[in-house]
Amino acid sequence: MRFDGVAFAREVKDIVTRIPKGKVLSYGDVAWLAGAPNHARQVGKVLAMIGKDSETPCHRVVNASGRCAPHWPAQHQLLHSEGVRFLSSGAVNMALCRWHPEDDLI
DNA sequence: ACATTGACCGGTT
DNA sequence: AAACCGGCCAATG
Repeated sequence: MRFDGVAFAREVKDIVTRIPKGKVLSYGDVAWLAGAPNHARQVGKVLAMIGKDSETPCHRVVNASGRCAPHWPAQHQLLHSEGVRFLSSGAVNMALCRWHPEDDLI
């Protein structure tokens, strides 16, 4: 089955849009939720295409260690103003702020 | 068909 | 903490 970039991009957008304020997901998490494990890099590509000015809150996506996008330092401030907690290392406190979708059903 | 490039990930020095 | 490494995979030249 060939990779469908369009459907994938749609999934990614849907998922990212659902991330609650004050929570974050990693690229790998988004890929997994989109039904495409091991496609973290493609998630980054989609977000790059979307752009930070769109409806989609791309700033709620960081890498697995909680670091912000390399070329987008302002992401840190955006998240901080939403209440996301950071570690002294400057990375997001993933243990605290990682979004678990199933939590919203309870 | 082959090489390089990433908003990546996990593990090992 | 930081550098390094191998794995990953669509996109691009």
